[in-house]
Parts: sequence; C-alpha cells; structure tokens
Amino acid sequence: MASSTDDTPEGSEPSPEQQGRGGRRADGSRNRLLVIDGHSMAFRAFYALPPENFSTDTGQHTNAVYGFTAMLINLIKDQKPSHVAVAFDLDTPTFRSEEYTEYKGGRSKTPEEFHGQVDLIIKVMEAMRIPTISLDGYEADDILATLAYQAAGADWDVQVVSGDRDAFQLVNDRVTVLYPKQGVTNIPQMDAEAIEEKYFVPPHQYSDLAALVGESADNLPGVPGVGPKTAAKWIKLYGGLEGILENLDKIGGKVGDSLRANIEDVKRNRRLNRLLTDLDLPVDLDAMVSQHPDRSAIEDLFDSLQFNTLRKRLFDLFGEEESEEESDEQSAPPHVLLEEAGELTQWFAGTNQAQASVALATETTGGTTDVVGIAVVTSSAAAFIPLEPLDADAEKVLGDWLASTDAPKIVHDFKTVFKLISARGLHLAGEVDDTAISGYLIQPDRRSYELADLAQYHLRLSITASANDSSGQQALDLGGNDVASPAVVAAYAALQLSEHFAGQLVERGANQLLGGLELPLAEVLARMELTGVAVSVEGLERLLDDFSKTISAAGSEAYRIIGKEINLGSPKQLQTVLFDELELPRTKKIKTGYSTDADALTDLITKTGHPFLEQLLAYRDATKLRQTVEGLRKAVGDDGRIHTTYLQTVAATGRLSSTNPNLQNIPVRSDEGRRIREVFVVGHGRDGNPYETLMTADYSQIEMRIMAHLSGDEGLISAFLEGEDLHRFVGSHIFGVAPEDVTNAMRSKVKAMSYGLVYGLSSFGLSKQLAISVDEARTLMRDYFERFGAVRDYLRGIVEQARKDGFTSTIEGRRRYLPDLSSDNRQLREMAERAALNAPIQGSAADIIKKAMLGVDEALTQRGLRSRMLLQVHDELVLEIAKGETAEVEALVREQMAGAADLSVPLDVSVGTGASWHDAAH
DNA sequence: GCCGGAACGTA
DNA sequence: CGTACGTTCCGGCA
Repeated sequence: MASSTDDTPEGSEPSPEQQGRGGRRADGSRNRLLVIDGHSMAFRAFYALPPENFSTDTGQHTNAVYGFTAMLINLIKDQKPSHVAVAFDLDTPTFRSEEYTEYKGGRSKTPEEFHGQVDLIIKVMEAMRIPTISLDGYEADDILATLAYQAAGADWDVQVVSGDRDAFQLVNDRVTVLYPKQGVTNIPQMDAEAIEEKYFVPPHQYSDLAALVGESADNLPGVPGVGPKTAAKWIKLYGGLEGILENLDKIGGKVGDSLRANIEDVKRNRRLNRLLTDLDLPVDLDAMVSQHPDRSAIEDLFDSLQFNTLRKRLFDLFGEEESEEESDEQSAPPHVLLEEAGELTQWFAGTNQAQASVALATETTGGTTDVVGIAVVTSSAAAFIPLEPLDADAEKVLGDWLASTDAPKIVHDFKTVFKLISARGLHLAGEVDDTAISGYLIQPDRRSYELADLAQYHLRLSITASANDSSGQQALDLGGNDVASPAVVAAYAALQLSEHFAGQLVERGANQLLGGLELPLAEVLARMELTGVAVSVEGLERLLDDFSKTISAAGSEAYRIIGKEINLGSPKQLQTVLFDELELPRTKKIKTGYSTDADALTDLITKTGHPFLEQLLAYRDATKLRQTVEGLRKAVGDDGRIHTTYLQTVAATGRLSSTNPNLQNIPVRSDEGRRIREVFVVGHGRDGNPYETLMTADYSQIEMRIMAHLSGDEGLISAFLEGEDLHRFVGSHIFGVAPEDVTNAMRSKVKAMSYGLVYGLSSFGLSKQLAISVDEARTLMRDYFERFGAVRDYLRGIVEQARKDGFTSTIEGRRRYLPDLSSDNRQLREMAERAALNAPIQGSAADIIKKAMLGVDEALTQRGLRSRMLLQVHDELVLEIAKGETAEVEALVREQMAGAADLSVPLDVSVGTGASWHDAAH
C-alpha cells in the first residue's frame, strides 16, 4: 500500500497549525482530495471526442469513457491527489426537480451514442479502485459540496472537477474548482481570484449572482436585462442577495422593475443553486485514499474497451510501485542448474511420469531467435538446462527426454517451441497440453493468448518478462539467473495454467478437441511451416515489372485527366477530387466523408462514365497486386521457399489464419491475380531431389453441405445426394423451372443468397449485393425458405439456443461464446446474432479440414511417402508430391478429406495437379 | 512512432 | 443493414 497517503503521522513532527491531525500526510504535506462530477465530465468528454472514432468492434461507443479516463489520468498525474472520488447523479428525482419540475428541463435528449457509457466509466473506476458515490434525491454537486466541506474542515486541500458553474460557490482558500474550458484536456483552476476576475464577485457570492442572472444549463431563467455586471454591481452595493431583497424598492430604472417583477424566480434560483454540504454520505474520506489500480481488472476491462494507449499511460502512472509491489510473485521457483549428462539423467529419473512444463530461454540477434536454454518445471521440482555449452552426452539425455512420448509435457505455444528446438536438431513429443490452445478453446475470442496475459487473467499471477525476450547481454551470462529465471517462471506459469484449465476443459467437453485435434495439428502445422512453399523469384520479379508498368500507365493517365498529380492512394485526396472538384454524385457515407471503394467507384462509372474512375480502378488493382507480390518477394527465405506462420488461436470460429506472409489471401478471382499463383511452384527436397508436382485438393461447397447436414433439410440434402450443380438445383426449385432452364442470372442470385444465409444476410443486404429492389430480395428469400423450410427453422433455432446457452457449438463441440446475444444494444445484439448463425458452420468446416489434415499427415507418414502438405486455405490443401506418388497421394487425400466427417451429405473433394499452384487448380 | 480508418485480398 | 481473417497505406496525434 502506498505509504505516502498514510494520514496518521504519529511519531512524526506535529504540524504547526494543527486543525486536526487528519489533514496531513506522513511527509507533512496536506492531504489533497480530488472529487469529480462524473456525469458532467462524462458529457464534456463525450462532446469533445467524436463517438464514431471511439467504438469497440462490437459497436459500443467509448468516446466518453475514453475521454473521462484520459482526463482522470492526466489529473492524477498533474495534481497528485492523495485521495480521489467520483460523484454521479442518479436518474431519480431530486429535491430540486421536486420543487421546480422544469429543473434542467429543455435539455436535448441524451444521444444514443452516450448510452451505456456511464456504466462503463463506473466499471473503470472500480478497476482503478476509486470510490464512486451517488445518493438518492441529490445531485452529484451536493455530494461534491459535502465532500469539499468535510475535507476542507479537516484542513485538506480540495479540488472539485465539474462542468457545472454552481460548484464555484464552494471555492475558498482550501477549495478550488477545475472547470473545463473546452473539451477535457483544458481544465483551468478556478480559485477565488479567477472567479472574481471573471464574475466580479467573490466565490461565496457567486450563487447570488447566478440567481439573478439565471443559469440556462439548469433551465433557470434569471432577471431579463440583468447580466453579470449589473448583478455584481448590486451585490457589491447591498452586500449580497439578502441586502438586495431588503432594498428592492431602492433599485431604479428599467432593470429595477424587471428585478421586482421576477423576484420570485430569483428566490427560487437561489434556493435551487445552493449546494448542500451536510449530506450523509455512505463513504468517508479515508476510503478515498488513492490506490493502485486492480491491474487484472484493468486488463480485462481495457481489453473489452480496446483501450491500448490508455492502459499504458495508466500503468506508467503507477509504474514504479507496481513492479515493487508484485516482485514477490514474479520470482521464479528455486531451480537447479543441470549441465552434465549424469545430472540430467538423475533429475529426469526423479521426475519420471510427472507432468513437466517446458519453456525455452531464447536469444534474438539480428532477427533470428536461438534457444539458449530449457526450463523444466514439475509440481515438485524445477530445473534449467543451459544449451550453450552442453556436451554431447548431456544433449543426448535431454533430446531423448524431449522426444519421448512417455514423458508428458505441458508447453505454452507448442508450435513455436517445436520449431525453435528443431533448429537445434531436437524433437519435441509427448505434449499433453498447450496452454495457449487450451486458453483459446476455453475463450476463443480473446485478443491475446500470451502466457503473461493468460496468467494474469486466469491466475492473477504477474510475470514480467516472457521467456522469449531476455536481452542478449544477460542471455550470455549462463551462470546467473538472468536467462534462467524468465524461462523457469514461464514454465511455472504454464504448469499452473494447465492445472487451472484442466477442469474447465472437461466441463466444456473440449478435451477431445485439444488432445485429439488441436495439439496434434500444431505439430503438423509446425512441419508445414518449416517446409514452406517454393516460389520462382524470377517470376515474382517479372510480375513486379509488369504491375509497375500498369501502375505508372494508369497513374499518368489519371493525372492527365484531372490535370494534376495527387496521391491516388489517399482516400482523403480522392474525395476532394471526386466530390468537390469533379463534382461527381456522392457515394455512400463513411466516417471520413464519402466512400471511394471499388463498389462506389464502379457505381459512379455507370452513373457518370467519368474516365478518371476507370484509371483509378486500374491503378488500385495494379497497386494491390504489386503490394502482394512485393510482400511475397520479401518473404522468400534462403531456401527459395516462403514460410508462412499459421495462427491457431486467432479466429474465434476455429479457423486457422496465416501471417507473415498471409498465404490465405493470394488472389485467384482475376486473370492478373491468378498470375501470382503461377509463381508458387513445385520445389526440391532438402536432399536436393526435385518433387514432381503440386497438388491442390479442396472441398466443394463445404459450408452449404454443413448447412444441409445441420438443418436436416430434405431438399438441400437430396440436392447434394443427386450430385447436381447445387445452385442450379436450388434455382430450379425456387423459380419453378427445370434445372437446365435455370439461367445464369437465376443461378447467381441463388448462389449469392445461399452463401448470404451462412452469414446472416438480410433482405436489404441481398438487394444491395444483387442490385435488385428490397422487395425482390424479400420475395427471393421467402421463396427460398418456402422450398427449404428446415434451413430457416435451423437458423432460427441456432440463435435461440445460443441465447439460452450463451454459446454456439460446432460438430466437434467447439464453442463460441456470444454474451452480446442478450445485449440491449441493438447493434451489438444483431452482430452477435449473425456471428451465431455463422460460427457453427464456419467452425464445423474448420473442424473438418483440421481432421482431414491430421488424417492426410498420418497416412503419408504411415505409408512412408515423401510427399508433404504445404498449405491450408480454409477449404483447400496444397501438397508437394514426390516422384511417382501422385496416384497414391491423390487417393489417400480424397479418402481422408471425404472421410473427415460423417454427414448426411457426401463431402465432395476435387483434386488437381500441376507444376504451379495455378496449374494445379481445377 | 503509434494507431485508427479505409481499402482489398482470400474462404 | 453479410461471417471470418491479414496487410498496406494514409494521416492525425503524441
């Protein structure tokens, strides 16, 4: 606890001008209370920051929360209060509104975007351990006044933060008001002098002045014709409002008449604007002592609010004490150093069969990361094995243990660990848990599965440095704890986490998903990543040239047309040219103005035919392609292959994602784009032997098949059983024509709708996509559901069930939690509903191809084939086929992919081969 | 230097 | 007012 706020300085020097011993801190300085009018400052923040720039991806606006929190952090930093509290109004009537029903009337309705933000601010305050106070029947201002009165009485300094001028009456030599001038960053201090300068009266008479002048914010009309100057003159002359009332008849002129005519209003104003200082508050001053934030609560909350910079600023503010406070928790369990074969053998024998958590100590130099040591922690022992140096015998003992399937291991991020140690020729097996994956299965929509984050969240355990980022200098010092400690801590944390997760995995029925699918898949993915895919560097360079030519041609033509050079990659500059200078019709509105995306531009072309648009689109296309190619060229490794990284814990539905580079979004839809697939080619083995061909194998219409299976719709199922063109089949039923009479237009409508259903498409969305009227779209959907009613029932049931359970499930039992299904924010709720429609389908497809990958890998290994899997693109696998293995591999791939799930419809797999990815497509 | 927004590639 | 991703560029802000 922060000792600086200890307010009982017993044993220390007594203060000279004691008014009460509570008024002093231990170091002799006065206590300083910061109290904030929550609502008024939340509103200020709300209007200072545009709501559209501050919202979570679930649609909750956070501008007021952000602004409020930022303001608070700044205030704490600048003012260094020893005590902090925030007061809020309640929605209930106050004595003011009871007396005067129009009180604060005439205010425009609270904007929709403000909704829910006060609750969030209160949550932030809880996480920051700052008391929030509200009192039935009273306003926040009265609470502020009471607190200011109490604190000043105890000889504290008080700062009242409020956007309400009534607070000025509280100012005295102990109390100042921080009154925001504009926004929430500019909050000047109003002391007695400042108030007198501005309103010509001392603070204790401000309320008299306000009663005369009126306060429009509170809907309190004053005396017409009387402004601050006149009011101040009277106040000075008669010593205050009381004196004025006694001398009413002496005041001459028109304003005097006006005053007499409105004197009841003035009296009422004065009654209403007097703040109460004698409330019975549920919290006393000592409870407001400034505390460190609840770190894990802040982490959770700021995660969901998507506040990243604020999080840092907040922790920086409390930074020093933080590390001190938690240093105990961060220390590694005591561990032994194992350096010789004998020591290793003995230690591992001692921990035989116990689940052992393994973590690496690594060192990164010039972009490459090397393993420098391995930490092993069990429930009863901990060891660290430095790899540099490690003699051959000892390395053999270690290698055998790591590779042993009989030695159960817990790892965090198995795939990365597997890849790192494989660079040293070591193999990792026997894994029984990967805490990153467990964490993901339990909570698939987390932002991060970093060990430190999970440990903090689930265990309230703080670990500072991750095992992976010991700095170079320390890493060399293998004798000390510098390298060992973070790795041992990491292994320790993973062990604790694994225990913590075990029960939850069982509860959720996720054990099979972990042990039977994700864990073995992690190793398959690791090998795919290590293998990489061969590319033709010359091919990439040729494309770079070609696309560059297109870019400069389209660019200069575009510049010629508009008569100047702008940055065609800047939507902002484009907006100026298109809508201000060329005066083209406005497109759909976006946050920053009007859209210039491809849809909007195409639309403009049909409307105006302006030649600039065509060049712009060509320029955009070509730059996008060049970017892709450029990214690929930079990613080619020394082995002439591109090694992507698959992320197994990112997509909330259970899909993989691919990064660095992303090989799951290589163009395929346009001719020019497909040229990029030509540079992905068949390559050589590590032994230098060439492979024979690439093979692609993909599921056709897997999502619609899953939809047919899950819904049990007889019509859809028979479509797949008959093996007919799905969209033609569906089209023939909806439009009531023979399959062969389904036109292309009909087919594409049906296709769009079928896929749209998987995403929770509305008739509005469908109409936009197909450029038809909403009416026509609605009819189309009605006909569709009339014919395939079980689909509609299924989709409805999904959302209902999910609302009841709180989650959706895939065919393998993978869950996605959707708490927003019961949100009272419509936008949030509808987003969650669409996610609920999609998650079981997209997720089941992910389950299926993951199972297929395990099957294919296993079959390849079992048959001793050299052919290998290279890529996965959601419903497609790319393999590299060794000489003479084409037929056998094709057969096994078909078998494994088709057999990966037992659905009520067949899983159709199409396979192609060729020298390039493009040629292998079918 | 960081971060959000816009745009666009894939399934 | 259609789900799930990753990357790049721009421009405002610190």
